[in-house]
Amino acid sequence: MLDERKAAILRAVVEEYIDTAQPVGSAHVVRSSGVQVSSATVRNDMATLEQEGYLRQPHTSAGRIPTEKGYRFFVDNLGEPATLRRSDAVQVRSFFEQAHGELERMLQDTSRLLGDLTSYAGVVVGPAVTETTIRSIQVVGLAPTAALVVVVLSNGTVEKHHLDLTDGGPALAGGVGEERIAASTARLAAHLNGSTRSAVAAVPASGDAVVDAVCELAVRSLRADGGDEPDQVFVGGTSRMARAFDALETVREVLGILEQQYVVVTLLRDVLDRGLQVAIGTETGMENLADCALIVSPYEVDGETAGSIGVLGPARMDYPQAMAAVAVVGNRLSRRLTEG
Amino acid sequence: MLDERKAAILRAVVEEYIDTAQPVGSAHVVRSSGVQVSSATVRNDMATLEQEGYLRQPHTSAGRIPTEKGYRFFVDNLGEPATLRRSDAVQVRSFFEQAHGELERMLQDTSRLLGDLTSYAGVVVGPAVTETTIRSIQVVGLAPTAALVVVVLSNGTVEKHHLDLTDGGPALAGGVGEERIAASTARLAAHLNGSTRSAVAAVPASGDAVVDAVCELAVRSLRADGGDEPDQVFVGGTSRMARAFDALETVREVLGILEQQYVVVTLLRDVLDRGLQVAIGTETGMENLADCALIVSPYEVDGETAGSIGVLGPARMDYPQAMAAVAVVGNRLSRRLTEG
DNA sequence: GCTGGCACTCGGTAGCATCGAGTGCCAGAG
DNA sequence: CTCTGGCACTCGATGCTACCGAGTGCCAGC
Repeated sequence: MLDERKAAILRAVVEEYIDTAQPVGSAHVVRSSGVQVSSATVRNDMATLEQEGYLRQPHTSAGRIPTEKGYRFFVDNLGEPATLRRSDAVQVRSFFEQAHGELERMLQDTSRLLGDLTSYAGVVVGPAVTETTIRSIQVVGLAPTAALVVVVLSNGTVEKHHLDLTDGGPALAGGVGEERIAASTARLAAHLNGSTRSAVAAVPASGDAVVDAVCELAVRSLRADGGDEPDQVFVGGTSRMARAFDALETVREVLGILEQQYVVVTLLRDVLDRGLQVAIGTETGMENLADCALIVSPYEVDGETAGSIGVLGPARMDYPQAMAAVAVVGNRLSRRLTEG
Repeated sequence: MLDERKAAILRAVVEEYIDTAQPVGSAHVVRSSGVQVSSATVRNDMATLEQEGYLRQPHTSAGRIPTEKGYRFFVDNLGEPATLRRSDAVQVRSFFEQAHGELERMLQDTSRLLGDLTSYAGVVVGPAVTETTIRSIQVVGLAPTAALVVVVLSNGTVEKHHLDLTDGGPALAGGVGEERIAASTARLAAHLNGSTRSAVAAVPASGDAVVDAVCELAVRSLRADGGDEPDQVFVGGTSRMARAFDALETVREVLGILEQQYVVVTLLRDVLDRGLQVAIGTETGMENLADCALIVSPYEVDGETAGSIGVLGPARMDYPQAMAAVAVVGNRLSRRLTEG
């Protein structure tokens, strides 16, 4: 463990480096940390901190920069939990008061909100589809040989699947009339309402071959399209994120990662699974994110964990600020989604 | 108009500059253009081309770079229409054969496809909502005081709107039962099916105060949320785009623009309205895109223009290649959406 | 254990010479 | 009139040197 002065020095280095992106020298620390010792003493302590892995020197005779371990210590022990700037708090509140429309759009906007608040990239992973239950299911005829299955899930999402009735075998060769569609809807609703989305059971035979064939198609489409459908990912604020890095190559890599929805979902899930709220550098588990840090938080609907939000920025990010933003937005989002 | 040799020289400069991003000198032109004259002659012609505004010199004693006018001439008169590389054609075909699932996901994937094909940013603007007609409308009860209106539109989109039944005045104070929901659905369907999305008329009174109140709420939500809802925008391939620029600042600006859905919609629409297929630099109408070029194409559903796709890249983009990609994807997408 | 002092390091900047890709122009040939 | 070879000139890029200064490590003394 670090003694008090070393901790104060480490904090000063981290805070100043976050602010300026320049290596921090002992004189700066003396000026900004409040410790009442000479720069020589600070130098000695900084050498120790370097040996112990909290700091490093880009080159001999330059100032010090925090290492991953240094940031970690800062986050765990030194960062005083910040509250949002007043103006940001207002922005968050009014955002969730005005939020309306479809879930997807709201989540997309939330990712942008996170980006705005933090100046990094905001990420929102949509409610996991596997845990939800079916609240309503309906078949809508579009044409004699085409229909749509519309499923309303307990998390408020609406899924739709196109059915090509010509795939339904001989029973459907002649097209399907209104009343058979209605009968199929009733049958599907009776058997599937309330069951979980991931475990859609087959609907038993009814005696009407046409209805059975439609139900069969519907169930099949739900299974094929739904079970393994990746969770939706929304990313906002990439241009602000680009402002936080000064190497074009890094920006490219981060953009590349944010484009791969599956990777993003896995990334957030992994970090949360390891019980982390903040993942710094290699803690993210991704090589390309060595210079980055990720702040994550789950959000809830009706008291159950539904999805996650996060912020991806440079390792030298303003942790207290960003953590506050993620926490507040997560809470507000949970509340908003729960009350409907 | 340019004589033949000057045109050949201009083409050589444009092609080489697109390839190398380096100013092109007269010697290079002689080597690559096929014109059988000395470099001195080429120099004279290049000086003329510069006076006429097709080329410019970054500094005295450097090679020449195409101007906006130069690119424009190249696109209009010199670029031989390319066909897709064989492997790309295969990729497009198999993409549209495998495309499935919801419209939104497909459009998102299409934007990514465009990005992959061209190495620039792919943009897809969803089918305009105002022109579509309502194919089916349904009210789904979620709770005694909450319901969902689900609307299926002729373009295959599904809209959903939350209704807070406590907003419905005294008639709904006691909650709404199953059968009243069903009656509302029937009433809405009878009056609204077939009408255009943008012109949703009020449903006349039925005598049942509860049903009328629900219908009223539903109609109101359709009007409020739908009429001015901006078209959806999908962007893919931003990381590849970042690779095409070498100035971090440019990347940031382009990212910033691509994040603003409304701006992107307007941008594509404006360019198409001016009858352009390619907008270079200031032709885009946006200052920040001075170093960029945009290729656009509308796509159709059932023979009617439904939305647009495009590619945004550097002004020194591979026009023939990118134009071919946009054209092919536009056609395929139209076909795919039309056949359903 | 802390401090002032001091020698040392090394990245960054400025100045300067050099190189070379490229230009403009001109006089002469076709 | 057009093209060409030749030539002087420009100017960014590259490399070298010198120097500055922020910063370090270490040591002797309080």
